[in-house]
Amino acid sequence: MPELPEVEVVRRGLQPAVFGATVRAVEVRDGRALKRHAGDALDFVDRIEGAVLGEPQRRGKFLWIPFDADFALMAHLGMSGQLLVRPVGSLDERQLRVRMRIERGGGALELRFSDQRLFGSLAVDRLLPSDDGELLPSQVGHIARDPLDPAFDVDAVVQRLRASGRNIKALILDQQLVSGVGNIYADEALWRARLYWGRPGRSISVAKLRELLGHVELVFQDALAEGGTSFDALYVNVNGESGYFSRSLHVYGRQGEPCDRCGTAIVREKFMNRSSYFCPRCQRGR
DNA sequence: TAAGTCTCCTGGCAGC
DNA sequence: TGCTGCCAGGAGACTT
Repeated sequence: MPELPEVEVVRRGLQPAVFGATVRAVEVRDGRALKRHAGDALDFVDRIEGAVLGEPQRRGKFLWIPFDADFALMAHLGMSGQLLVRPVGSLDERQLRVRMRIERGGGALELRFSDQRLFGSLAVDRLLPSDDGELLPSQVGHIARDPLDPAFDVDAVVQRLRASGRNIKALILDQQLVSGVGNIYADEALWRARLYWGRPGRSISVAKLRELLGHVELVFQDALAEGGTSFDALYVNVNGESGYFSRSLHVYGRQGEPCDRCGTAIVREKFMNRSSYFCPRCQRGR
């Protein structure tokens, strides 16, 4: 599932193909892939056709490509969304939702949005200045900076985590506190920090919270180096290739398997209608 | 206001 | 073989 490392892999893959390219034609095959777009499919096509694409940007799991001065093509991959760069005329993906023909320097390519579960979306969104003057799509304005952002303020985030009685996993999944973290990397960072997911934020020391955020950053960097996490065909890079970080996971999806640190069987618990994996010996506090 | 729950959606899979 | 129901989860809406 696309979390920050997977989205960053996609952003880097898009850069050489789309930067400076002109959108010549757009085909919306499924309007449900435009849930975040304020208008209908015709409006989307009207706004994006003829646009000259800028440099792909990212905050957390949101990705956007600015065009003109005030607008951007924004994408959120949800659980199964894929942004693919394909040669013109290549075989369609089974869940192809939107196709854009782009041209640059006399060459043509297709930028495709494919999404099996339709939790992802494309949109044309207006760019607005944030509090610190950065231009962000209007739908990204409330998203916090992520740990790979040079301006990420560890102390400010720790302060907010310490002020809450919510469990620490819910807190680091809250994109308004720290962005980019999803279920997989939350479990992995908590395992590395030896923290049980259910502990209230206010019960954890400042030093431990700083350590946890450090582990979030490290697990992101490690996953990025391996091209992200792919369990199946749900996440691939812009060329349709899988990442390899799933081989390096310590707890996520490993119920019943021995902990890599102490050998105790990994446990799975229900958490907010989803799963939380942890080592009951290394991560105490239930 | 904070915290928890529900909804959207599809394909894979287990159980019958 | 075919049907049913469960599971996965990001983000926003909704409820408590």
